[in-house]
Amino acid sequence: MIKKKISIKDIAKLTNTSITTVSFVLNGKGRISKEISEKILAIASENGYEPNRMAVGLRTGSSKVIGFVVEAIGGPFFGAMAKVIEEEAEKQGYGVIYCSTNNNIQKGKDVIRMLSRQQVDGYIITPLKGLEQEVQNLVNNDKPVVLIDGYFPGLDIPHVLVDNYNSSYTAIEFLISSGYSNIGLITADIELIQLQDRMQGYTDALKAHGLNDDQKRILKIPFDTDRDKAVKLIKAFIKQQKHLDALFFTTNYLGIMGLQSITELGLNIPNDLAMLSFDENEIFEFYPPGITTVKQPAYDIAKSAIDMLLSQMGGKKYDISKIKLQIPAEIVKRGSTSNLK
Amino acid sequence: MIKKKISIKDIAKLTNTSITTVSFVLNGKGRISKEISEKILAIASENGYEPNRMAVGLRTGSSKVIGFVVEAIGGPFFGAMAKVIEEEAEKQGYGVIYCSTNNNIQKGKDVIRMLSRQQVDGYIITPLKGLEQEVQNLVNNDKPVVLIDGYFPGLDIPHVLVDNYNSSYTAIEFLISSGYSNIGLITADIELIQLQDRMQGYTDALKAHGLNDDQKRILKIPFDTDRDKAVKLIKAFIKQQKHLDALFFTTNYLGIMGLQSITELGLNIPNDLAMLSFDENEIFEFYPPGITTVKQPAYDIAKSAIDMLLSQMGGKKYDISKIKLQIPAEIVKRGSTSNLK
DNA sequence: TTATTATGATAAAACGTTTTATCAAATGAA
DNA sequence: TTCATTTGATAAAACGTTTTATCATAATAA
Repeated sequence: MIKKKISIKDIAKLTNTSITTVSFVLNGKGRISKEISEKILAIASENGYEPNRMAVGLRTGSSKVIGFVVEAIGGPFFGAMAKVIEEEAEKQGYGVIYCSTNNNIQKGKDVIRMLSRQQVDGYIITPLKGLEQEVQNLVNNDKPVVLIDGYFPGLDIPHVLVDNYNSSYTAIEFLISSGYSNIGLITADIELIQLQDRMQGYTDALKAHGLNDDQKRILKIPFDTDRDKAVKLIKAFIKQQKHLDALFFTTNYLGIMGLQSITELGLNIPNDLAMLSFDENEIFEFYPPGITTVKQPAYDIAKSAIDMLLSQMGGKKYDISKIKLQIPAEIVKRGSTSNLK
Repeated sequence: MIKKKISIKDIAKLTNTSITTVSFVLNGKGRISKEISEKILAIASENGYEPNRMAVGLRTGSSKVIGFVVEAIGGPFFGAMAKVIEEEAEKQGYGVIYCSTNNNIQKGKDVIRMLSRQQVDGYIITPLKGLEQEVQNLVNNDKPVVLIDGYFPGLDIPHVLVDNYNSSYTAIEFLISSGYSNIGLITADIELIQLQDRMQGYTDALKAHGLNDDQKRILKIPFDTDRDKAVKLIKAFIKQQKHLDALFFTTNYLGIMGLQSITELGLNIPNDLAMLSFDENEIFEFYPPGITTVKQPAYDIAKSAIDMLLSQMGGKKYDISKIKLQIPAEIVKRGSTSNLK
C-alpha cells in the first residue's frame, strides 16, 4: 500500500533511457522521438510521478509558494481576499503561506523574515507603518511584491486597494444629500494610511460643502481597546455631542461597536441618529433598519493583486513597479441613512 | 544593496575550513574545537547566513511547512483556529499553507494532492465525507495527520473537535429545563458527521425526556441554498409548525438566517419563539435580546490539534493514532431562551 | 564520394545541504 | 618503546532535479 515516491531516475531505468531524456520529455524541452516520449509519459502517469519540489526548487531557485501577509485573518474582508488569492494561485500550481501581523511591527518583521527563509517566490503584503525597510529590501532583492489594502506613501511599490479617499468623500456627500449636516466621525487611532485617507475624505467633503468640520466631531479610539471599553467611549462621545445627526465609522468593527452603542443608548436609527460604516458585515445587512455601508470590492482587489504578482513572477519585465490601483467602492444604501422626518 | 545569499561553502572559504566543519558547527553536531566553532559562528551571523530551505529539504526530506485544509476561511471559527495554528507553527519554524475545500470533494482531493506535491511535513484537515481514501493514504505513507472539527467514523485517525453530541444534548436539556417542550431543529442537509452528531444529541435528549421527537419537527436545508431561499424555507417551516416554542440551529450560519427569518415574521424572541444556535457569532452577542449559543472552544481545539501534529512530527513515536479528543463546549446563555411568561 | 547539417539521445555538472566514512595527529596505556 | 584510543577535521556521496555541452548517427548537400 505504501508506494515509495518514484523519481525521474526510476522512470529512466524503467524505460531504458537516460535521466536527461525523461526530464526533457516531462518538460517538453529538447528533441525526443515520439515513441520514446510516449513510453516515458505512459510510465510516468502510470506510476503517478510527481516532481520533487525541493529538488526543483534547489535547482531552479523557485519554491512555487506565495507569502500572504495580512493584518488578521477571520474578518470577512480578508477571508474573501484569501479565498480568491488561494484559488488563483493554485491554478498556477502555487501554494499560499498565510501570516498575520496583528498590526504589530515586530510580528510583521518576524513573518517577513520567516517567509524569506522559506524562500517564497512572491509576496502579497498588507502594509503596516514600520515595515517600509523590510518590504523595500524584498523589492531591492528582486522579489516580486504587491501591497494590498494599503500602501507606503513615498515608496514606489505596486499596490492595489480601494480608493479610500474618494469613497469616503462620496459617502459623506451622500449623507449630506440625504439631509444630514452634523456628521461625526469615529475612527481608530492607528497610523494606517487607509484610515487617514478615509478621514481626509470625510474632512474635505464637509469643507467642500461649507459644513462644520470641527475636530470635536471626531473620536479616535486606540487600536487595542477592548469591546466594552470602546462601546463606553462611543456612548460618552455621542452623549457629549450637540445636534449630531449622523455618524461615519471608518471600519466595520468600529461600525459594529457603534451599532451596539447606539442601540444601548436607546436611540432610533436613523430617526435619532443616522449611521454609515466603511466595510460590509453580515450584521449590517439585516440588523433593522439595515446599515448603509461603503462596500469594498474584495474580489476585484484580491484578483488584481494576485494577477499582478503572478505576472511579475512569470518574468514579465514590463515595469510593474508603477502599477498603483485604487479601485472605487460601492455605497450600499440601507435604512440607517434614510431619515424619515 | 543587493546582497547575494551566502552559503555554507562561502563560510567554509572565509574561515579556511571545510563544508563539513561549517555544517557541523551550525548544527551542533560532530566534534569541532571551540576556536574554530566561534570563528564560524561569527562569520555566519555577520553575513546573515540563512540555510537554503530547498537544499535542506532535498537532503532531509522535510519542508518545514504544514498544510491546513479547512472548509472555508472567513468564518470567525476558522479564523480563530488559523490564528492559533499559525502562531504555534511559527514558533517551531514552520510555515502554514492554507487551502479550502468549500465542502467540495473534488476540490478537497485537489488541495490534498497539491499539498502533497508541495511536500508539506504534516496535515491538519477538516474532514469531508468522500476524502477518506485520500487521508488514509497520507497516514499510510507515514505523513502526520490530525483531523480537526470532525472525524471519519470507523477510521483510526487522530482528531480533535468539540463534543458535538453531548453539547447538543446538554443544550436541548437546557431548553427543556427552561420550560420549552416543542423544540424544532434546523440543520444543513449535508453528510457531515459533526452535524449528524448534533442532530443525534437533539433527538436523544428529546427522547430521554419523553418529548415529541417527530421528524416533522426537523428541517434540513440543502447545503448550497442561497440566503434568500433559505430564509424562505425557514419561514415556511415555522409557519407550518404547530405549538412550536423553540428552535435549535446546528450551525451559526443557519442560526443567522433563522434569526433573520424570525425577525421578518415579526415574532418576538423569546416570547413567541425561543432560539438556540450552535457556534458563536458577533450578531448573537448583541442582537436583542441576545441569542443563546453553544460556544465551541476554538482556541483549545486548535491548540490541541497543532500540538498533536507537532509532536508527531517531532518524531515522537508513541502511538498518537489513538488520540481522539472531544472537547466539551460551553453554553452561553442569553435572552433568546428565557421565556418571560 | 566527402563534407555538412539535422536529429535524437545522453553524460555530467550544478544547486546547497547533511551525513557517513576516513584519516592524521595527539594522547593514553602497556 | 609500541600499540590502541581519542580528538579534530575533512572528502565524498547523496538527495532529485535542470541544463549545458557533447556525441553518435542519419540525412542532406556538394
